[in-house]
Amino acid sequence: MLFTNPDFSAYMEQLAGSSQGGHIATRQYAPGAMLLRQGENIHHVYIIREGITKCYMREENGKDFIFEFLGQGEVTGELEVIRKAACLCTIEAITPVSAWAIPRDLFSSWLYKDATLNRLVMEELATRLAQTCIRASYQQIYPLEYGLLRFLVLIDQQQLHLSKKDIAGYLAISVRSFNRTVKQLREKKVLATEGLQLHLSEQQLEALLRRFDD
Amino acid sequence: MLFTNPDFSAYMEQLAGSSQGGHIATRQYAPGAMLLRQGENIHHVYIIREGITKCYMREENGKDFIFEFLGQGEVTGELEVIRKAACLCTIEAITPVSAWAIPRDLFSSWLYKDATLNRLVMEELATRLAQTCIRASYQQIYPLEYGLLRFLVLIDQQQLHLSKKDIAGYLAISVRSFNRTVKQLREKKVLATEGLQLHLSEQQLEALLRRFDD
DNA sequence: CGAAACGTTGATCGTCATCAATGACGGTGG
DNA sequence: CCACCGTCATTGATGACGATCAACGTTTCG
Repeated sequence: MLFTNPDFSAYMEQLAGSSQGGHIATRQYAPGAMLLRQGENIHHVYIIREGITKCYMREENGKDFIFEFLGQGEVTGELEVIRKAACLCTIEAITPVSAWAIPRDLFSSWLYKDATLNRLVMEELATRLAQTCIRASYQQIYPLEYGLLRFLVLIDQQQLHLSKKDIAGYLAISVRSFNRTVKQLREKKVLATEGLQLHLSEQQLEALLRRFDD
Repeated sequence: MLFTNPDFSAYMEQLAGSSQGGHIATRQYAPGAMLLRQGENIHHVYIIREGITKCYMREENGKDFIFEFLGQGEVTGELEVIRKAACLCTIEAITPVSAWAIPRDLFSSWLYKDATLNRLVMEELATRLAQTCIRASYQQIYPLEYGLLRFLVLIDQQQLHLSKKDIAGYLAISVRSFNRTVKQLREKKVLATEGLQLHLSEQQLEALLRRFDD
């Protein structure tokens, strides 16, 4: 979902103000602008300073699958540097974004020299891998309605505003299908008739989710 | 799919023979035995020396989802040490397995002191994250038949023998559904009438996969 | 004792019904 | 023009039930 990493963010503030700061640029992106493009080689690693991006992969049939939304303190491009590979997904701003940019080779050398950076990246990778596994599992195993519900809970908690297109992309469905499923949830009185607010208490929600377990 | 990591394996051989070797035990597991159990706390990090394990998560409804098969040189339990969290998935031997065991705290301290180990783990996490993303995407977006085909190609290439139950678990379906889909592929002359061998040339296969792109 | 007969078990598949999810087309309303 | 939704048809995927068959061990009878 929306990942953030305050520790990483704080460390970058510190780095940018240090003697190394000269190597770190700050760049601005308008919504829709891309920080990285799937399949291309990267030149910089970016750490989000402000704003939200989406991280998605486009399949050969043109359908997009959004892995996560990245907010403050999230790093991107690190996978590619570590693996010395082309860009896995596209990173696109969905709000105005400002990001620190570290040249590829510099990041690569810091990564194994700067103990703090090393640990931050290691923990970040571990967290993402765990989250990705958890989601891949339940999205495979439970029906769409279940996945949508869980997602709406998160949106609610984080007070996040996302376009329908992006929500649909996260669930790997079309906007049409998304609308349909929302309507079904409204008919079941799970969602408010307007907007995407949940209409349930904590317990009701848990009971509802558990009902998918047969 | 079946991951292996020869570099990690080689490094473990070396470590086990060094002055640190005393801390590293070797354990044996029969097929069906578990190295780690989902939800439990871990006490050791394991590196597979020989044999194959499956790494899977069980959802509340009792269905299993297999993430990957781990072979020689693959590490497990590292995520939990890095994140200081309970076990994400169960790791179960599917052939006789022998594994190096490193006590949790020891691994934890080596991880940020031993540069080689650090790099091996970092690269391993990066690779797994990338692979997991790639798979999550296409398994979400394409129909079952597509996923099965891609999986059979890999089995073929790696000369791997897996039980039907495990193949089904990887695809997140029941054995019944697996059998059904196999039958459909046989009727389309894509698979041999016996076994799971592909019956196509490289080009035919590519053409077939591309046909899913509309 | 040994061979035929029997019963149990698990794997597979035909069939049917059902649910989940999508695609297409057209209408409505801002 | 675009976002949204009603409707209908269709595809994708599953679950339930029952028949079949092979494997295996045990019993029974000559």
